[in-house]
Amino acid sequence: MSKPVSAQALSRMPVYLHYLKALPTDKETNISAKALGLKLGFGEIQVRKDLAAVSDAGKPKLGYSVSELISDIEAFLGYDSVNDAVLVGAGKLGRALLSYEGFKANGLNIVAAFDSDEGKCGKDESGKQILPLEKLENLCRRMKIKIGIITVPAAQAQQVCELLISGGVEAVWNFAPTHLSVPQGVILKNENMAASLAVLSKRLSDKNSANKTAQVMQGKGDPK
Amino acid sequence: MSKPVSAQALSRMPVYLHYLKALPTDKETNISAKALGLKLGFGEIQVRKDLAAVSDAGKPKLGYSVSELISDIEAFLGYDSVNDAVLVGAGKLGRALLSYEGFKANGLNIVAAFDSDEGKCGKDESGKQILPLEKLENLCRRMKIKIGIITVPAAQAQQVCELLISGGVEAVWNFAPTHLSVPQGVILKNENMAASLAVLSKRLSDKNSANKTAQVMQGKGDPK
DNA sequence: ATTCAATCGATATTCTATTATCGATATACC
DNA sequence: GGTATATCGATAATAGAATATCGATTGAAT
Ligand SMILES: NC(=O)c1ccc[n+]([C@@H]2O[C@H](COP(=O)([O-])OP(=O)(O)OC[C@H]3O[C@@H](n4cnc5c(N)ncnc54)[C@H](O)[C@@H]3O)[C@@H](O)[C@H]2O)c1
Ligand SMILES: NC(=O)c1ccc[n+]([C@@H]2O[C@H](COP(=O)([O-])OP(=O)(O)OC[C@H]3O[C@@H](n4cnc5c(N)ncnc54)[C@H](O)[C@@H]3O)[C@@H](O)[C@H]2O)c1
Repeated sequence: MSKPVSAQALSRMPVYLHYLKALPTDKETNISAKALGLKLGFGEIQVRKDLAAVSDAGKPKLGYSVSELISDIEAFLGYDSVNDAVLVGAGKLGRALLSYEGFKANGLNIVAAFDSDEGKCGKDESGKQILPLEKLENLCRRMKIKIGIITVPAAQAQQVCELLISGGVEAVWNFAPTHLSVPQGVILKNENMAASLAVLSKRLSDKNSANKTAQVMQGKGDPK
Repeated sequence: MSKPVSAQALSRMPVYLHYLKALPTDKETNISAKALGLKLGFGEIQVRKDLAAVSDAGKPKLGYSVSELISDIEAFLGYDSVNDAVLVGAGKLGRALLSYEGFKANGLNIVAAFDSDEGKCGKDESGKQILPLEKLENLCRRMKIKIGIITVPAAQAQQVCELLISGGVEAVWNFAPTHLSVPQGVILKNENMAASLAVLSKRLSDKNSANKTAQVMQGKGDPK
């Protein structure tokens, strides 16, 4: 177990995990790579390879034990122990993330939010604290917070990032559409919605312009 | 121009675009691949390759003409003509997206939202309409909407997706943490926050367990 | 006009990820 | 118990992406 895993295989792990956890417990206790791939839109070989890297719950003829697979993936991702995080920027996106229950399933617990606007401070709808920015550094240190989530406007993101790091944060999840520079050793993950949109938009325009020219050349041949 | 572009190069295009557009217009009118890469955290060769695929605004010794580059990237991404979209699920995340001004810069215009909860219908803070679900299909057809954004709970996502498609939508941007199946020809892009989190969380736990063992073996050698 | 330095773009190489092949293994059926 | 079949896991082949190399081009300096 724990062979090298590509970044993309890693990204697929939560997809497997989410699907497996949603499976009815009374039904089959095993599932095959083929069946999983079919449901999730991956090839069966890819599924096998991905799973082989994190688990040995697979048995020939039987497939994988669902429950073993779940705990293996969780252990691999580190979701068995909860990660505490803080969020900075309690605006529209920030508050949506703050109150999102789904992160629990990914081992993430947002303990509090911070905002420079005093008017936004107090309790959130979901019952989480929104605190003034001044308290950030101290709280992070005290609670040994390792993850910071940035949902402030792009212009403020770099300074907020530095503040988090000076509070001891080691990993930053950035939703602002800007490049952040972080010192060596700090992990940075950008959530880049514009990138997704670009892919979507390009594929769409390619498809539509292809239609125009391809009207005639028909018959692309469907898979299988 | 318009040579083959990898999916990942495509994802970087909005990053270049955003940075270039934020550049002060009075300053230098040209920029080199090296300078761009430094600012955005990419290698200079990658920058050159990416840009070569969509533009010929590069001149030896001078670098790229910023303004030409902007319009070339915009044209390539199809951002010169605006894409209309609808959003389904005016919950916390949905409303954050609905009122987000930043999508304009990516050529996306969300014309309206839909929700099955009549209580949520009416005008949004940002002035956009939230309409009952029944009106979706008709409005999409009438306005020839090509893009649908899904921000409903996972359990409802598939049925909403089918509704969008029956309204003529050709591309779906899905924020629900579930796999959607779409007919051939319909474009599907999942915005998978759990995947990002998995990468972040894994890197963090790798780093921390590495620290424990590596206390001694020091000296990784920093880049250059 | 000639040379120099910067920088691009094309091609080649290396690295990474996906997909295919094939032998091994566990169950079910006879 | 022996055989057939589904399915896994390891290894090999292919495809795709990032990076390095190098000649070509441009403007500036002499
Ligand atoms: N809303 C979206 O759907 C969406 C989508 C993609 C990206 N984003 C990005 O996410 C970020 C937040 O977007 P939003 O729509 O929530 O904006 P918003 O204006 O609603 O929220 C920003 C919040 O940050 C706070 N803030 C500003 N400077 C701060 C500082 N220095 N320290 C702490 N808090 C500070 C503001 O008081 C405000 O509450 C932006 O960078 C935006 O580009 C938003
Ligand atoms: N909130 C977040 O930060 C976040 C982060 C990642 C993913 N997501 C995903 O985004 C989706 C929405 O999350 P949310 O926090 O906004 O939830 P939410 O409960 O606030 O909003 C969901 C909305 O969808 C509406 N809805 C339900 N069924 C519908 C249907 N059949 N047709 C139309 N509308 C319907 C509800 O009335 C509600 O307004 C969920 O799938 C969630 O997992 C949310």
